[in-house]
Amino acid sequence: MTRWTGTPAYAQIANDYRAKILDGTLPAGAKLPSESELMGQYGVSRIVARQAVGVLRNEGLVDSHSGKGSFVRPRQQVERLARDRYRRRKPTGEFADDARRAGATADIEAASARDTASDRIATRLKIAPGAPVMRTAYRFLAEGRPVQVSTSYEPLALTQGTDVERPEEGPLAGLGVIARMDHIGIRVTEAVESVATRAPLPWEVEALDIPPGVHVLTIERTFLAGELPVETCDVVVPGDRYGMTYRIPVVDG
Amino acid sequence: MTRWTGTPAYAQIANDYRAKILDGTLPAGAKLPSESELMGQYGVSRIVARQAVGVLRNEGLVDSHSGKGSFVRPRQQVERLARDRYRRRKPTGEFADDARRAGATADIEAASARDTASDRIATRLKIAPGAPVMRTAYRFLAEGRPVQVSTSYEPLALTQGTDVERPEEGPLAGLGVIARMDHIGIRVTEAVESVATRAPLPWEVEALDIPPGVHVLTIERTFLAGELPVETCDVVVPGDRYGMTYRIPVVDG
DNA sequence: TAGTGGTCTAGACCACAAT
DNA sequence: TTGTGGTCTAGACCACTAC
Repeated sequence: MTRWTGTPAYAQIANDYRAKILDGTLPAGAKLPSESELMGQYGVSRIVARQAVGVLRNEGLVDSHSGKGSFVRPRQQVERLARDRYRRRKPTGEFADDARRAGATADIEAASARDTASDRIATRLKIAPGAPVMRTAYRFLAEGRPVQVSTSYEPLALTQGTDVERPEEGPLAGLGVIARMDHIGIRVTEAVESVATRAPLPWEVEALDIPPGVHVLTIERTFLAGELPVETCDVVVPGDRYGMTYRIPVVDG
Repeated sequence: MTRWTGTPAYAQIANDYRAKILDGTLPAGAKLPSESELMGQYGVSRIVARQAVGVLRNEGLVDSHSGKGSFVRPRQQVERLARDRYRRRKPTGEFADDARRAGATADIEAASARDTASDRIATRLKIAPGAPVMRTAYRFLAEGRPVQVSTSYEPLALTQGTDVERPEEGPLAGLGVIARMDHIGIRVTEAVESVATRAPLPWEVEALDIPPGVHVLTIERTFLAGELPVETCDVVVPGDRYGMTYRIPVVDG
């Protein structure tokens, strides 16, 4: 191919098709040229053609299917999960609310086990490293598709021996931290959430059915009763499908 | 190499070294085997060895330097930008505060231009598509390194003819939306921020000096005076260096 | 000079999908 | 059967880095 700059051939091909995808010339679902066609059009070897498509796949712009071809991935608009307030009296958890709002069925898998606090969790819960905690792993499904995995940690110093010791069991199963803590006389007053992003781990790719090139949003959430942390949770959602929305007050001073 | 499952060779090599990186066997800065060494150890061709390292590079776990080798990328802990409240009286913008808190010098580049509202911006500002807006492009640098790019939009219906028409000019230059709006009698009461993630665009890679395999966090922020949007802004930060922290109240009912 | 990663060619076999 | 992408081999030249 004609090399009009120092840019590698695969990058130029990727640039060409990225531009076509982003400006709408190639709309969602459109088929990219096959690797053979790219080889002919640009006069490059198959490896270079593949490399070009690979760049776009790694950017999450393209899906490739063996035997069919590569296609522009539909940019499903990200659903923005509103987190402007948590309600004290509410019969269901946040996730079921999100799903219902989107008109979807919701399923939750949960499993609890006693554990000891890692340094990271201990810091977040303001307890001693190694102190006993109840760890609960969740997987959330909407319309049968996995959409969120999370792991929560509660200090057993607070809940041991009560009937909310295990989040997924007992009379308040599935009601959320606020209601469960209320039940044992702890009044949750606020949550702090930290949002970040990274590449998914292999087990997250598996558990969330994440396509190549898609990263995850991670949310570290800690519920507080005044200054006292009562639960902290690591939430992972696919970054191509979900975003988080927050409301921030403007204060005087 | 021995194939004990249907997993491709490059994926198995990537899995091996991903595990070593994540469990600390290969700490930050450690050198991966060279491609030649991987070829020998696993009995594969160079392309397969390269592909394996490429997987890790695309996940942001590894940096490769021509002539030197591939190294475990230091997982610089993400700096969590606190966004629990905006203050009405404050002599500097949020960014300068963030930088000062991190002990870094801060520089801001800004350029304004009149524009018309796209459908997307019009919806966010609750104005008619095509209505006049002031568009301002920002680039923020900490310690001389670019760390944030953003583009803000203000309805000219609010600011035209006032001395805060251009955010980067006039007596209140650099003071932030809240102070500037206050100056023309508009009382900003809250902000709404939506956080999401995606692959960086080529110009963002350039402007933010983003390494391969790193995605960006995008924040759509809209300042409101009651129900009235007075400014909306698209913020882009490198996902390996910054996260966002929010505080959410628990309300009765 | 020797070793590294970056780019590229010219082949090959396979599983899968469409026809 | 044909075409697709997925995987892989065996080479090659280059620019960069360290010695």
